[in-house]
Amino acid sequence: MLPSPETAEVIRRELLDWYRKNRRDLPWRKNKDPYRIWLSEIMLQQTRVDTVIPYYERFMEQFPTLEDLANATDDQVVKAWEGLGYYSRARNLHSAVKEVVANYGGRVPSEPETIAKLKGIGPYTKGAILSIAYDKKVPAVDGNVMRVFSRLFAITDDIAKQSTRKKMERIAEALIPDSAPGDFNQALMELGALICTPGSPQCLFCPVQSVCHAYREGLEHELPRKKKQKPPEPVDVIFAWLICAGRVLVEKRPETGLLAGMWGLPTFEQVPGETLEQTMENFCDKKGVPASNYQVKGRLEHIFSHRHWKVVMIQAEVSEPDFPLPENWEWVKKEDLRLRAFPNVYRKALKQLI
DNA sequence: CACGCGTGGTC
DNA sequence: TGACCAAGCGT
Repeated sequence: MLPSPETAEVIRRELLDWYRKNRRDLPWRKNKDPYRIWLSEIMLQQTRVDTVIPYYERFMEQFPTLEDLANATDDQVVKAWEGLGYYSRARNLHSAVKEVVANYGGRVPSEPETIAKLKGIGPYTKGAILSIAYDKKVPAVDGNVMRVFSRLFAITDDIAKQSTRKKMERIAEALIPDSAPGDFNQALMELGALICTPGSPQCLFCPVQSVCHAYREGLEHELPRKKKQKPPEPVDVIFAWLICAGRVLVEKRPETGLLAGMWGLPTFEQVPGETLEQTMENFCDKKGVPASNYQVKGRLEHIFSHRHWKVVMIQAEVSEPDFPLPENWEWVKKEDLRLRAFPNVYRKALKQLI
């Protein structure tokens, strides 16, 4: 199952040589500051390099050191993450950074067991930080590496499974060289990003083509095997645009679930069998909002990973602005809306409404 | 283990 | 153009 010592040596040599000639010049590769590496790894989770770069630059400018981030407010951190998605990453990172300052003297832990306790650091991120920042021989098996290994060794296991990642980690441990664990882990990922891509792998330019089982068998397009994900479930949703004298009502979403803790417009599902106006009116009644002049202001669709919101935006005028506000609701001046951290679905809505 | 969790790019 | 994807983690 594990590669032979000869194969392992070929992979090490060819991959490191290829990486040193072809590595991209990315902002988080300027030095080995563990904080810089850490931030990049969190931002890069399920997110493309090109998307991350501007966020990374701005974030580092705003919070240049781990201490700066630890001293920031939640609102500042989430605002800096606005539009990047998977917002629990920002909250977990902030919480973990504060813990590093409080409990580890501001030094990012270099022991696997210690760093793994930090929020938002799982098996992959642990290996990435330890190998890249501290040159520890720890596997960093992400989607790239699983794709590369699937093809190199013709592994047909479903890469969505936890057990498959563990198998890959055992292979990685057998391959990582003593001399340059960080470069080797990055070389594997870089190969997956630039050559051993999902759709049309560039096998003719691959530095490890000679030992690739999938290439030899012509299986590179069949691997890796992965279970299909379900399509997002459609949901009819209403955004309430509740206005009064240049101000609008916003709602802080629940701390768990979709867009947890983010600001948004008051949001609720349309009740089947009711008209839009009925559902809107019942919602306002339930919340105690004295609203009138209901009016459909527009529609939009937004697809999350597991939900497909079909949104109708309904405006109503609030006649008595001093009514008791529901929990987690606030009045905001329209020109101040941009100061809040809204996820993209609400930014799309606001663009239409303002 | 299976699922929830965002967004934008790609073909 | 809609499915698939991109440096995963928490529960």
